[in-house]
Amino acid sequence: MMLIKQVGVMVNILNCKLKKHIASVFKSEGINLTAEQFLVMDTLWNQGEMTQQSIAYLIQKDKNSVTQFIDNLEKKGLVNRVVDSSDRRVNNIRLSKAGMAMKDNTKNVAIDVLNDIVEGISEEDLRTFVKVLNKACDNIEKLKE
Amino acid sequence: MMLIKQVGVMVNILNCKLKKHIASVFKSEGINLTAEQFLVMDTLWNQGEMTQQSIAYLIQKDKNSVTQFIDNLEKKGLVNRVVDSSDRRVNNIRLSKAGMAMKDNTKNVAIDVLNDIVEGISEEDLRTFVKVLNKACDNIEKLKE
DNA sequence: TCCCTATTTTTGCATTATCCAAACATTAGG
DNA sequence: CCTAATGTTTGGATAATGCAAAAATAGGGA
Repeated sequence: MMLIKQVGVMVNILNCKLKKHIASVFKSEGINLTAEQFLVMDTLWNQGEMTQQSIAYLIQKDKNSVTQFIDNLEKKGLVNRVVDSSDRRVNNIRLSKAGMAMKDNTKNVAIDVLNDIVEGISEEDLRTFVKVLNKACDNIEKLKE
Repeated sequence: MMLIKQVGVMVNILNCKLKKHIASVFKSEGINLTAEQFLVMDTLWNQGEMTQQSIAYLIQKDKNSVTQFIDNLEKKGLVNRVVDSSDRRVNNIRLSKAGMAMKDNTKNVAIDVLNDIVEGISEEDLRTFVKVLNKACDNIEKLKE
């Protein structure tokens, strides 16, 4: 019961601290991305060109948010919207040269940040942690139905 | 390595889903509070009257954010700012009658929501989960120094 | 071909959270 | 007293998110 309450509070707190910390490290490394923009870029680096909808699904944000993320990434010259040749409603989001160029460094910085943050946590606990994160998300999804 | 990346992504996703879900349940229960406003109210319900600074520390937000939270709660008539009698710089934040009145119902709704969300997760895993949340927060704090 | 509906994305508008820096009022120490 | 420190507010900015309506296009009948 005390434990349960911790969950709500601490997830909120960790998320804020995490975002703030990543923003600060990115800034000092000259990487101009918010946490959410990084999620999009990381998805594109891993999966290649894809539609806004697929991005929205993968990072679990709504379409309006993704539109804004892509707007901002496009302004920064990191991605381009390319109209799909077979369905002109669809935008394929493609990494620009600049977007590709920052991949390795940014990924390394992100991994380093996360490694620092999980310092001193056993692999087993980390595995449990991620398992619980996923389960909780699933539960919320099911509650919507 | 794959595991580590999950941490960053999933904490972000869970936090968003959690906030959204709580907002939706609160709305359908006629409770007019955002997740952050609830954190403040819950702190006041548990600890009684306290300064903005103590609230900021307990919910780990910065003072500007807390000023805004209190502004909004005051507009809703749930709390009052009471100037401290021994140090006039300090605002003591005091629950109003309306703020007290919603305590039991709101706490019950929040507990129910969280219980639904951790459905099917063992107490042991939950304990590990909270432990990791705390450790990760501590690590971030230490990285600042 | 034309119409209706569904799909993908954008737009406009609103709220909220968060940050920074500067201002303000008040207190406390030399 | 004067100065530095403290607790809070303000103004100005960016970002994430939500909702509803609009725009563009696709696809399936009639």
